[in-house]
Amino acid sequence: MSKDEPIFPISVASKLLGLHPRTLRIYEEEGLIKPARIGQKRYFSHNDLEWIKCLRQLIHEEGISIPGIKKLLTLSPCWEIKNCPEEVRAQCSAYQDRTIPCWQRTKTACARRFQGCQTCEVYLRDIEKLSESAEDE
DNA sequence: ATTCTCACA
DNA sequence: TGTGAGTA
Repeated sequence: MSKDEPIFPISVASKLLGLHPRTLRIYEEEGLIKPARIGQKRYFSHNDLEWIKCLRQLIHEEGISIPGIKKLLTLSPCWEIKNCPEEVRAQCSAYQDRTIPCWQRTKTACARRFQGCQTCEVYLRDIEKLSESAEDE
């Protein structure tokens, strides 16, 4: 039972997260999440849920806007956040093609960003960089 | 029974 | 964000 297996339909995912299904769809539209698609239906993996929890924390407790989060993630690519060694970066499609932010990818090594919420700490740390160097949007 | 998209209170 | 309409 891999943490990446898309097994939760939007109904149970939204219930587990205490969010309106609409909210999840909006997050997807914004490109913050990439639930698997089987036909037209969305399926969320355990990792998706963890990542969404991170988003909720950023949005509510930290008051970061959706655009702000997108900017944050664009400014802090996952290989930097995770301090990926060169060997890993070399085979990471997101690193090879920097034009597409890694958070818009799922089928790469970057997907590991979704594993566990320790990443939240890193993002929270990056928020400080954001506030001092960038201006809001 | 469920989910999807779209439009709007 | 939440709801309802009309589908598939």
